[in-house]
Amino acid sequence: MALSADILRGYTDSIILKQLSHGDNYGYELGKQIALISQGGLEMKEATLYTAFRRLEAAGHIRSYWGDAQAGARRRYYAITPEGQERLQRDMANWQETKQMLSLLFEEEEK
Amino acid sequence: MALSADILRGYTDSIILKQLSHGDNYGYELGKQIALISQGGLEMKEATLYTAFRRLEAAGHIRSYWGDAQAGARRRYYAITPEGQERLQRDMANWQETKQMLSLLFEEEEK
DNA sequence: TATAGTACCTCGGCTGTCAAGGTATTGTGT
DNA sequence: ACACAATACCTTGACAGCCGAGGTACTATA
Repeated sequence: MALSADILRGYTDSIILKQLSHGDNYGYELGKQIALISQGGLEMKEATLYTAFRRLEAAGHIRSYWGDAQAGARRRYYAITPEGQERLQRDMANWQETKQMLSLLFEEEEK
Repeated sequence: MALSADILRGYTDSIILKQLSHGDNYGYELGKQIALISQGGLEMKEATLYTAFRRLEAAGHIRSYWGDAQAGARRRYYAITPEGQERLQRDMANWQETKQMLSLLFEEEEK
């Protein structure tokens, strides 16, 4: 049913960092990977993705390099930095709290 | 530790609807109630709150009326409408999906 | 030779959050 | 009597993130 990524605003960066923690990747592939893992639930738009890459790189949480493609379109690969790893750890802890808080405020409570 | 409400963007309206589903309430009190229930984790700012009220009322998800206060400052009460109830049901279902999706994308997986 | 796919990117509009400011009333301490 | 905090409402303007729309360039396929 393809949820809007706007609902997850603030976690776009975290999701990217998480995927990069499995290994370097390039934008186009990363987008498809996210759609795949979420079973189509999250389609991160290209504009959103590239905005996030700029943001993350400016913050020093990722770095990028051009792949040496002799065939096919050139690819820019992204890698998570140590700072990015720390950020990811914080984000994951944060998410647990957020989840609990939303449960308190927002889910059905027992009778 | 007071998480930023920006993380929850898109669920502000839902949280308000949920609280109103317990009974009519007015803005100031609702804000304090949310802080209380979330154990201080979510402090919805007044500007955010009132913006949301306008939005929800324009959408027909809540309606408002002035309380007849003979003492104290005047209060504008808000009530959830049938449309708001439906919206709330959808939002809660949506949240379950979102939560699962973020688990897939974002939490630690088994080795 | 045209179309679809890969792969990159930017711009501008839209929406939600919130700091900062405002008004008016009531209760409390000195 | 007077200041101050608390209650209770509200608006404005800046800012940030999402994404539709558009663009470039190359490769594979029908």
